[in-house]
Amino acid sequence: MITITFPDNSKREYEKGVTPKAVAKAIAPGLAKKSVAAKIDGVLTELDRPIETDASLELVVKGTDAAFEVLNHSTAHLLAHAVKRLYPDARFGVGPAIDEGFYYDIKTDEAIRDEDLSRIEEMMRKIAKEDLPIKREVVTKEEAVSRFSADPYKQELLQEIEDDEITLYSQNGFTDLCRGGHVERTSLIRHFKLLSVAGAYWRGDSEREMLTRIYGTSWFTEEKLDEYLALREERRERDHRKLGKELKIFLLSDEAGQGLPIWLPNGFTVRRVLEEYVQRLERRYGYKHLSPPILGTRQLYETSGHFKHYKDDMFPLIEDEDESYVLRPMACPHHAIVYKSELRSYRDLPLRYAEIVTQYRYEKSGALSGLERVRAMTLTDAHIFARKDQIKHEVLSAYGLIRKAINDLGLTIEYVELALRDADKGKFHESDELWDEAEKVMKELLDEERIEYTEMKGEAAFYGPKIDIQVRTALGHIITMSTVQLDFLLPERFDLTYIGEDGKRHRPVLIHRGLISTWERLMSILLEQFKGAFPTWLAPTQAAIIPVSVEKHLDHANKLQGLFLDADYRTEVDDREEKLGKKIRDAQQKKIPFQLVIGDNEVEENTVTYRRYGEKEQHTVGFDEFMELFAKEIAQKK
RNA sequence: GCCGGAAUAGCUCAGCUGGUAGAGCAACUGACUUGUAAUCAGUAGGUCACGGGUUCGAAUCCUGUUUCCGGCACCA
Repeated sequence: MITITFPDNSKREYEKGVTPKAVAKAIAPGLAKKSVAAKIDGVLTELDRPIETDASLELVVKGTDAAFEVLNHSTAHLLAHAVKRLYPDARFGVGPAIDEGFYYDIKTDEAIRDEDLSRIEEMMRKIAKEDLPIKREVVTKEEAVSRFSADPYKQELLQEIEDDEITLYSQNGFTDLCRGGHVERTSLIRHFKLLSVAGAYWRGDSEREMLTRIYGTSWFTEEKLDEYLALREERRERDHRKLGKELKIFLLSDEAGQGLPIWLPNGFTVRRVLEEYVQRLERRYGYKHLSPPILGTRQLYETSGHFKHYKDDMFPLIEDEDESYVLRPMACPHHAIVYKSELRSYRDLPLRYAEIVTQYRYEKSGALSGLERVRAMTLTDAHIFARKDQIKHEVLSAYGLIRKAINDLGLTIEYVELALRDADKGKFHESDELWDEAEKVMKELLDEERIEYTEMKGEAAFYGPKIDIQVRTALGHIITMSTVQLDFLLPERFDLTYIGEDGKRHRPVLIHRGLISTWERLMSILLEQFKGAFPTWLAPTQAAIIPVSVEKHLDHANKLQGLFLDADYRTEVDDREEKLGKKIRDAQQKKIPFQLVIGDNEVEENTVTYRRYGEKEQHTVGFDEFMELFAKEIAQKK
């Protein structure tokens, strides 16, 4: 007999060699039905794997992430099996389960294209119907090498496995090198869909060959699959490129240049509102704004070290007779120059310089994507020059500003990363003592403020540790929205100093503070977040004023617009000779937060009848009352 | 940059296996004078991304280039 321990710590005795499936059945038939795999001593495996010794057992049941992973992993094998039948020459790379499904990397002589997916999917369904058992076996490394002699990628993977025991999974005619666990039979794979083909470098290395990656997704029920496909559709609807075009937020034109977006009036209005908001916030936090030009000498970037390290990511030099110029890829060198332009005393610090700057980076063509990745990016960048004893206060203050801005934008901090250096100190700028001290201070302040963070060992910039603030977008992507980075190197390169209390020269620390990623990327995130329906404080047009009859009510509508203008609100009068229904519809499609209808009643009684975006109800209120409501709504940034 | 796909009117898209381009919306003109998600009629609009080729004939087939899309790599 052996003793099996369950997740709730209860123990039971079973015959030696009992399978998880049998255990599940013994507990409840329903449980067996729901189980797709098992974790024995924490290791994922199959339901029919005999348990030979005392062990802990957790049944992996449908509805859990682990079950989804098992199913998708098995579906990846099914995909590979189908491809092998259709393309006998296929060689296989890796085929894991991922967050929303699975993929398999495959090399075939004949290219696999989108239109081949349906045929591959059909073959998968056929194999699934054949109801093949999925069998685990353990072989020696030697045996495995000979079994996969035709598969160079598997060979390479095998070479790297230290263990001499290799597990293989087979389903009549197809065997894969795999750790497992899997579902019991191919017929349990039912509700799946192949989604796309893409290229992917073998082992993620751009120096190596490119395989064809097929993406797919697999679910336990047809409803779940449909739900997931609907979610993908919904994401397409939220795509900032689509919304940005519809709402005339920005323009990307190959005539104007690849990756060089033009902010259209609607988008620029939103951006200006945000810029003014951010600058006011920065002023409150003690920042001074400045504005250098977009060109700087090559020498400036030689001094900063950017030229040497990032030349390939910069636009080509602009050559003059005696000097070459760099299209500004970074803000910090200019800020260092400003720091150096005066003699600084310890009393002057911290000095906080901020600017709204358009930076130019020569991003690889394949990396460009809508507003998410561009070659001309505008950001609100700041650099704080501080004494070492001020690091804690300044990092905390920067974090406070970031938190406030992210909240006001209607976004949420998903998590915070603290990037530290690791044992491999060689790749980091030296000066151990300062590093250790800085890392300690950053940990302390995060702990004191009860800010949860994950330590990322070895992820620090070579010039100092940093805090990255991660935000989850409406489409589920995690992006680094803000960052606070300590820099011990740049002050040295520019030989920045201040006169201390002791009358001697000291080295300040530079803190880089990024706030909103870039305005371009932020716009893409906000478009997706709000699905194009900006809250009133941001909306390009905050209210559409719609006269019932152009002839009779236009004058009054124009008068109201004048009053809104005086109060600094953004409205537009729809003076087209169109039916009221049409004008309402158009205003709704433009996602304008308020529609104000002006007819005989409104003119006579100085009222407005308003309707909100996305709602059907209408409310008639006095004009002054509406102005109050409007002002309140804008102040609340809802 | 790499792999695969796509590019047709201002926008969204039709156009089968080669026979010389079409719809809806938008625009313009006119009529209607409007009370909460599309009033009606008419007009105009295209070197079918760009260059080369095959063919009696190319939006359609081949080829090069550009841009975009799905990914990979990259992202100070």
